[in-house]
Amino acid sequence: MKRSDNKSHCPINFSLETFGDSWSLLIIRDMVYFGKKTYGEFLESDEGISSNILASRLVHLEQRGLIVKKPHDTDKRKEVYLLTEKGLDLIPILLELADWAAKYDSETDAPQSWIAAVNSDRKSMISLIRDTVKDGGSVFSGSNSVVSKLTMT
Amino acid sequence: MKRSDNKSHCPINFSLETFGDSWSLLIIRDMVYFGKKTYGEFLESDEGISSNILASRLVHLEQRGLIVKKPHDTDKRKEVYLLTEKGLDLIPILLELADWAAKYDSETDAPQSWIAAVNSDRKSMISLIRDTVKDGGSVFSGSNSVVSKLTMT
DNA sequence: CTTTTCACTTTTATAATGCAAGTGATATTG
DNA sequence: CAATATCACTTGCATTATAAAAGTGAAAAG
Repeated sequence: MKRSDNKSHCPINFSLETFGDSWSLLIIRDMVYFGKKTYGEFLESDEGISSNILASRLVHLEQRGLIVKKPHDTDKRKEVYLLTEKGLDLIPILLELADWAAKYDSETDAPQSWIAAVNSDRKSMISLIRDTVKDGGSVFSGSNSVVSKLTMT
Repeated sequence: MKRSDNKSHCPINFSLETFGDSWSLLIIRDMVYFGKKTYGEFLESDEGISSNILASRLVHLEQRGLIVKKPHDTDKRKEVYLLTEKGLDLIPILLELADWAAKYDSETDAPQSWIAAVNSDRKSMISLIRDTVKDGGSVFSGSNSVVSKLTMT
């Protein structure tokens, strides 16, 4: 991954160059859906990202302004990664990707009730997710999750 | 790119494995936005895809059922690639990617009037694009384009 | 004080990509 | 109708990215 490819200013290409590699969106997914915030948490994902790749992607996402890195409040070994406004604006893209996959992957992990909830009131769902994530929560994990607010599984 | 990774059945991951590599979505973009249909047309894109990579991506997209390959009506050297229903269902994703990039790339090629049109009436715009592409047209190119239907530049 | 945990880095093997140059079939041109 | 150009690929090779494993230094835990 080169730092400044800039093959074109086509908006699709711009998005792909910014966060469209195999791993970047999975990191964003972990933040939005599962509330992950630290290097160690990202490493544990089912897809099995290597530590060197994870490190390079976090640098890349930070350079592009999608995430910010902050020292952990109490544990000085840890770093906390958080989404910026620019990163939070990827939520609609994640929802579309999930919607498409839920439709075409017969073995999808996506809960149908969740997909239905998003499709029934997309705009307000986006802002609910946004606010929740901004507040340190996530879609599925933790006490402060979107699904717990909606009382669904 | 391995044929069957299947690292997980997370819907985001499924989408990324199906069409989320650097080039696949650019091919789909060329079909939806510019009405490209042949190998030679895909090769001409600004981003400069290599011929071997293009060939492998077309095979991949066809195997996953996003596109179909047909012999050209009159020229027997040519093959025509068309989007399936499954491929057409990527249109909402393209729109979101473009919307995000239009917001954050100061030098974007995306016409603001187009972005505004999509955002003002998303649902009907999606079906208009869908119908147009199904009919052999595209968003920007050709006489049968979405923008000519909307009479905007 | 010793051992873990944490966020990375380094090393090395393997796989993907990019580039240039084919190839065989069909179409076009003189 | 023979020569040339076009088309959709394929092949070979150099370069780059990725994956896996082990290592590093600082801070926390026991």
